[in-house]
Amino acid sequence: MIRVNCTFLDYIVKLKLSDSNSLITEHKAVVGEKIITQKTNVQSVYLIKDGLAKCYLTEETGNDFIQEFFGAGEVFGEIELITNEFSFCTIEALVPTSYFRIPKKTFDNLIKEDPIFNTFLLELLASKIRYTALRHSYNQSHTIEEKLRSLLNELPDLFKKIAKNDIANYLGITVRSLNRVLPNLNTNSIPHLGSSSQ
Amino acid sequence: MIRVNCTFLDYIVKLKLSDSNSLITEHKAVVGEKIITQKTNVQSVYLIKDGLAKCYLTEETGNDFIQEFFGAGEVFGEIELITNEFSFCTIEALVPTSYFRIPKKTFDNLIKEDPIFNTFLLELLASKIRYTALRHSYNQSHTIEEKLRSLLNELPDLFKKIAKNDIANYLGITVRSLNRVLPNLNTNSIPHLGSSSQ
DNA sequence: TTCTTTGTGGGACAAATGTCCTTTTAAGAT
DNA sequence: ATCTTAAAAGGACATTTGTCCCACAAAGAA
Repeated sequence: MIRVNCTFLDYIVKLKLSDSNSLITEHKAVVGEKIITQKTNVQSVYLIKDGLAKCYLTEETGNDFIQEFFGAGEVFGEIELITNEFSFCTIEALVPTSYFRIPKKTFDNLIKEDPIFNTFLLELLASKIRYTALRHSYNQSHTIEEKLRSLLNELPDLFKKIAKNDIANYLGITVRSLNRVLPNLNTNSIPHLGSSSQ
Repeated sequence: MIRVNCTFLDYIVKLKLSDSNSLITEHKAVVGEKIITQKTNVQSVYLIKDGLAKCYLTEETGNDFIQEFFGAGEVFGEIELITNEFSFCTIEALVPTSYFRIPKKTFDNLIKEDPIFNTFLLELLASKIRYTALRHSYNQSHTIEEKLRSLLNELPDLFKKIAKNDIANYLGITVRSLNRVLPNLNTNSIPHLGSSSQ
């Protein structure tokens, strides 16, 4: 649920070191800051260096649907640059987050001139598709309780890292529904939420 | 909901014409035939020339979740070749369908040697991500009735082209739930399902 | 024809989930 | 310290959706 891509991050760090013109720049986002805003123009590709951000779509109904959580090495903005359309999601820092910015021209150039970068990009896109398909399929045919167990299995300190509202928006449910199933999970793996500590 | 990609299809047809070694081959699938089967190895990229297929994942619960319907020009198998993993979905013909097959080696070669093909591939992957994100977000925050209206708006003869069970599996609901909302839609745009014709 | 079989539609009930609202707690701001 | 705001927890009820089952009609087999 928190996507990372360390090998790609390493590669970009290396690129930046040999980038005498400083085309790849580093920035910081404070908590709540939006690095990309839905329905706006995107000029660059971004890459999380360190921190955590949520990638979400806001529907006209006002509901937010969290597509994914991004950790170190995750890339965004590339879809918009490739399809040449406005951003379809918002990227917002959940903790103080540092990230790299690669201008469109540099990005286009890397695709053309750097086969390793191109391969990374293809792998990254393909992996996003695969991961998303598996996740949504799983979400469709499992109960909230099963989905939560699976999240906790992947990220035991889920509730320490991510606010309940965000977890609910990631699962496409309400916080009320989330709270309702939590007691059923107490029997195992959530010591800090166990009934004894309440 | 039925994805097509005509410019890419044209490009592949052109490629095939200049392909003296016949590396790109054409095939036919009968109704119900599986062109790719979930959890098996994939050796080639495929491309629908003509027809209609469903792309779905089967969960351990036995439920099928239809990811997308593929029409002319839609590509599949590319994710598996790029990520080098088993197929995560099944592609099954819903009508007699003809398709092209591009062997892995040819595919890899095109990526390296043909920048136009590479650009097509990037656009196609980016577009799949964008489309899927928008669809799942929409699905999470709208009622069955709204989702159905939106499908009918996009494809007025939905019920003529696609079995109810498949529509339900595409929306992640049961046929019972689908039937339940159908009467509410009669007031507009579904002449062939109107109460007068029953 | 008569008998299956299959697909379709829907009734009745159960289960899951959302809505609304209240209370409590925690965190931040001044 | 006090006030304000945001997050968390959960009760009560409404709504949505699923499950189970039955009735009916169409299609095919003998």
